[in-house]
Amino acid sequence: MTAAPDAVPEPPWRTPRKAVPARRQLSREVIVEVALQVLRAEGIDAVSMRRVATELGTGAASLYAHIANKDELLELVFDEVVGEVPVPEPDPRRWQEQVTQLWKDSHAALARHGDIARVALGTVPLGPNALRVSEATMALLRLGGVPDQTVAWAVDVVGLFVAANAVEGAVHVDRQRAGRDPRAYFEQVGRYLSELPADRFPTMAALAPLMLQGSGEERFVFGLNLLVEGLVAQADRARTTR
Amino acid sequence: MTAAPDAVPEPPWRTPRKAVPARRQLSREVIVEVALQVLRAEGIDAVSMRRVATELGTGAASLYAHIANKDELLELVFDEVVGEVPVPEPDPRRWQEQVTQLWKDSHAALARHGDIARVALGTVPLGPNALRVSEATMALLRLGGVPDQTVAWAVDVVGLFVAANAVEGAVHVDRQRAGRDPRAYFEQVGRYLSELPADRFPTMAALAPLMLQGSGEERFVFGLNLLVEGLVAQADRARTTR
DNA sequence: ACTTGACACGAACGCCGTTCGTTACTAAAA
DNA sequence: TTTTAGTAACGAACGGCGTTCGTGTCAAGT
Repeated sequence: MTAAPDAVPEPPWRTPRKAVPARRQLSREVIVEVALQVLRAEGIDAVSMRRVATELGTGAASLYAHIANKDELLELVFDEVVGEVPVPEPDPRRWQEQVTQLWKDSHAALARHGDIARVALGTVPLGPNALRVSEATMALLRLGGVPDQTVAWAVDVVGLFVAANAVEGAVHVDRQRAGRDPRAYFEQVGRYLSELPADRFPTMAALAPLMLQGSGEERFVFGLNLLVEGLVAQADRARTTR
Repeated sequence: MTAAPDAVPEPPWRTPRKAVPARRQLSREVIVEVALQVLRAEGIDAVSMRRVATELGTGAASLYAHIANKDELLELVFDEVVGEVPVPEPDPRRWQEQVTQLWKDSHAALARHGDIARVALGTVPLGPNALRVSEATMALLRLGGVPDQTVAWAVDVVGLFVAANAVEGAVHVDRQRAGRDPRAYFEQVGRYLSELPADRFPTMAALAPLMLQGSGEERFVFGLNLLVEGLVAQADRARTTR
């Protein structure tokens, strides 16, 4: 507030210097956390860079000092979600039950977070939590005598199945979120299937009610059980030929 | 070109009436066909309303007279792709081989068209071609003695698996298209996995080379065989208890 | 000729991911 | 203490998206 000895008044045609608010500090953790909150509340379509930045009281460009791009953000969020998956203490007598439960828990964690599982389609999930879950999965399969090559592929393939089912379920949640009744959609589909010309689509017309039966979760468990049954058969065969 | 009797000259400050080119005629079929071409050449990200319209020599808004929205366009394109799937003449002695081949052919058709399979995640594919393939699938499963409820769910669940694998494969094609070498990506992943701390990730570190083994197609067939094995087991059990 | 409904289409809306250039801040070096 | 260098913060803008609105054109029916 001390005037310089040789200070001259500012010319009146100059724009006064804009008051700049204190810069807030960001971090990757904070960004991921807020993105996760938006995801939980409104689904993945709401997770834009601008939206996350707005929730943080800043601009989208500020996020780029901490994350490379949106893909990276989604990967980080995905791994955070996988962090909710509990991992069991391996028990050789219950490996089958345990690995099935681990896959169910993975599905449940993903299903709770809209279609974040889309992130897992096409990339190898390599975050710390994804690695933790994969390691536990593989250890259980190996414990059960599943051959190594089968273990290595099963983690990939069943993981893909888990993710696909989570995405599938999420689409219906999003539909509800958008004010559209999923039940109405399924009723519509059922009606359509039932009314298909029986001469061209006899099986579909006949089985239409069964196709509408059961929740997405039940279908997931059904498919998972098929996969596990196949894995068990491979383990048994490996023991027989050994 | 006949001047009106009381015609007065046009004031010179008026903009001359713009020459309007002949209106081109559009149709849903043409729009879908062009979208499919763009998809094949450049992947699904290139399929925007503007892009399709540009290829047709018009504006994006013109497409909305024939299709409700982009989702509908993609569904129509999806069904066109499924139209490439050949359907076998059912043979009771070879139902297992035939239904497996039908799923493989479905995967192949989708895999040839980038990640159009994303469309099948979350909606029930109900276009004429999808119905055709579903009917054939269900008829084969039923032929093999698979219980009806299992048939009804298997079409859904295995179809989802087929689509997920097609999406997964497509992501790597897109990566290549974007100038990034998928092989380099996998090498990087392999190196990372091999170098994981063996005390925390013993199984992953040990099996890393096996995880990189095999193509996406091989993994798909591996997983499909697990599913089919499970279905066969259910058919056998149904016969035993009948 | 006039009316009506459907199609064609430009302009614009609201949104997106990202880059570029500028400013602010802080730690290290001079 | 001042200067320098590097990094974080952030507004403006770029190029793009899906879609709607309003206007004009066209063809069929009255």
